[in-house]
Amino acid sequence: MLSLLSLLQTHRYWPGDELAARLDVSGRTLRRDIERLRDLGYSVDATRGVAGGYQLRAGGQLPPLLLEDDEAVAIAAGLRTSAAGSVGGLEETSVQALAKVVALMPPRLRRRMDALASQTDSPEPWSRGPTVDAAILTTLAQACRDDESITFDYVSRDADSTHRRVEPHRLVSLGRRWYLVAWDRDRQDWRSFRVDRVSEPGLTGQRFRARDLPTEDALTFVRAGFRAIPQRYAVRVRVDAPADRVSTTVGRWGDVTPVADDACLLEMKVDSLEWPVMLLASLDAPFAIDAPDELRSACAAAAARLGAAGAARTLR
Amino acid sequence: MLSLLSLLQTHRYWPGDELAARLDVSGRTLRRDIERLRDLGYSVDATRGVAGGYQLRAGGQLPPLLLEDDEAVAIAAGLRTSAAGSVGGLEETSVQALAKVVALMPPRLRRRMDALASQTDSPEPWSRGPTVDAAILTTLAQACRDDESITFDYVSRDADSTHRRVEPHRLVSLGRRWYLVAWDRDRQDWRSFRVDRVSEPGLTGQRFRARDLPTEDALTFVRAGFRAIPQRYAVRVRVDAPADRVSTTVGRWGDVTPVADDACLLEMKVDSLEWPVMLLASLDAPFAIDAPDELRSACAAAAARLGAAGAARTLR
DNA sequence: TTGCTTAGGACAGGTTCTGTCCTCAATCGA
DNA sequence: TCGATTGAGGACAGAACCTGTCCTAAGCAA
Repeated sequence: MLSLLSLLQTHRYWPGDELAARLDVSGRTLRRDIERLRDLGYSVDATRGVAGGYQLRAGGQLPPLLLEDDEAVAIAAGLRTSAAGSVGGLEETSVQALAKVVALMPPRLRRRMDALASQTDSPEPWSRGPTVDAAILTTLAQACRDDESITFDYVSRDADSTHRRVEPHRLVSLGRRWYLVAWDRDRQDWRSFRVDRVSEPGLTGQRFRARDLPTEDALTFVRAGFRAIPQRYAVRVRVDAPADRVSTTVGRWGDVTPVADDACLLEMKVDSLEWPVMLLASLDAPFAIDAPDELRSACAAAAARLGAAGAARTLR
Repeated sequence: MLSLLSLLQTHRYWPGDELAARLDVSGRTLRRDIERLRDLGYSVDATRGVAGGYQLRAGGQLPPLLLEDDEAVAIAAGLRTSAAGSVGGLEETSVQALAKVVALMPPRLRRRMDALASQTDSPEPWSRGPTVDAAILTTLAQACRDDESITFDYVSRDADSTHRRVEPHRLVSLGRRWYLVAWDRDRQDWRSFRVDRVSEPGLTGQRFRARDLPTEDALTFVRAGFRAIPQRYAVRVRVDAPADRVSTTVGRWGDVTPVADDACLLEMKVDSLEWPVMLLASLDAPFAIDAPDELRSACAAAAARLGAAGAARTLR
C-alpha cells in the first residue's frame, strides 16, 4: 500500500488500469486497495467515464510524504532558514521538523545538505542575533527528542570555557536567541544555555529518564534566569515620508507610526546602529533624529564617508 | 505497518515489547514487521540485552515522512522562503516540494499556513527581484506537474492586461525571476511568462497531453526569448577595509576582491542604487567610487540627509 | 555467569487477499 | 440517445499470508 500511496503522490491523475498494471494487481484488487486507503483517512477522488481515473486529494490528514532526493534537501534548507528566524514564530517547530528530517536522511543527502549550507550565505548578513549553527541546533533537538544525554563545550558570559555533560530537556527560542534548558549532571541542577555559546555537541548514546522542571515550562525557566537587559539603543527618528512607504523598507524590525500625512515616527530597538544607519541612508527622505545621540554621530560619520566618496571623482 | 513506521519516527528508541504493546501484537509479529520494513529498504537498528530496543536510522532511502501538523506548516513556510530565493540554487526544487506538500495538506493546515504567510514580512524587504506570491508559484507548479491547463491575467511589458488560457509546461528560475513556459491556447504557440506579472491563476480541471518544446529544454526557451539586458548599474568601489570584513557584510550580492592588505574592490550589478548606498553607509570605512556616476550622486544625496540629521541636534 | 533483550525457525489455525465474473452507474463524445 | 470507457462493489473459490505460541540461539551489560 505504500507503493500505491507513493504512486498517487508522484502524479495527480492515474487511470485505474494503469495503476493496476504498475502495481501488478487486478483492477478489483486496485479498487480494494483504494478503499483501504480511504478507510485510513486518505482522500482519493475518482472520476468515472472517458478519461476517468484516481487522484489523491488533501483530505483529513497529511499522508506520509514520499520525497525525491532534491525535495528532501530543499525541505531541509528551507527549515534551516526558518530555524534561523527568517519566519517569525516557527523557530522551534522548524528545528523539530529539521531534526526529524535530518535524522532520517541517507548520508548522501546529508552531505549534499551540508555542502549547500557551507556555500550558502546567511540571508541576512547583518544578523540581529548571534548566528546559530543549524547543525548544532539539530543535534540538540535530536537529543531533546530522544532523551539522550550530550556533552558540549560552553563559553559563559564571563568568557570561561567549560566542558558540560547534560541531560537536554527543551530548546527555546526567545528574543532572537536560542536557549537549551537542560539538567547539568556535574552541577546536579537545571541550567539554561545560550545555544550560540555551545560548541562541539556530542551525543553520548546514553539515555536518561526525563526529569520534571522546577518551573511550569521551559520558557518560564529561561525567563526566570533573565535579568531584563534592554536592548542597547532605543532609536527614535522622525522621517518626512509617508508611513506606509517607510514601513515597506523597515519591515518587522521597527515600528512606524504616522504623525502627519507625509511624516512618521520610526522606532527601533537595536544592539548595533549599523542597521538604522543603513536604513536611513537608503530612505530617500529627510529625517530628524530624536534619540540616541550615538546615532547622530554614526550618521555624521557615514555622511562624511559618503560625502568624501562624492568628492573623490571631482579630484580626478 | 504505517503505524509501526510512524512510531519509529516519533521517537528514536523503542524497546520491542513496548512497541508490541502499542501496536497490540505479539513480540514475534513485531519482529516480523521489523523484518518487512527492512525488506522495504528502511534501516532499523536493533540492540539486544539490557536497555535493548529498536531505532530507525537514516538508511539507503528516506522513508515516508510522517509529520505533525506544526511540522508540516513549518516545512511549507521554510519552502516558501527558499522558493523566494533565500537559498540560492534551490528555488525550483523548493517550489516543486512546496507544491507537493500543499497539494496534500488538509484544509485546516492550509489555512494556518496562509495565515502565517499573510503576517510574515519578506525576509529581505529590499527585494532584488520582483516579489512573487508563493501561492501563485505553488498553483503554477501543481498545474505543471499534473498537466492541467490554467487561466490567468497577465500584464505584459507594454502594460496591456490580457486573459490567458495556457497549458503550463515548466517553471524556470532565472536571474532572480520566475518564468512560466507554457503553450498559449489562443495564440497557438509557446510563450514564456514572467510569474511576477501573473495574477489570478485558476486551475481549470482540464488535463492535456504534454507537447514537445521547440527547444531542448525550458531554460533554453526562456533564454531564447531574452534580449540580453544588462543590469542597470555596474558598481565599482574601492573600499579601504580588509576584503574578508567587507565580504561578511556584502554576502553573495557582490564580489569583493582584495587589492591590498586593508583595501579591496567591491563590484556589484544592481537595478537600484538603494542597496549599494545602504551598504556603503554601514561600512565603517572610507571608500572611493569608481563607477557609476549615479552612485556618487546618490551618496552625496544620502550624505546631505545624514549630515542634516546630525546638524539637527546642534540647533536644539 | 546471569538476566534481559533481539533473532528467527516450526507449526497450527485463522484471517485476509487475490482474481474472476458479473451487474450497476457515471461520464463523455459521436 | 447510444455506445464506449471508466469506477463501484458483491459473490465466490482458492491461495496466500499473518498471527500467536513455543522454543533455541545469541549478544550485551551488570
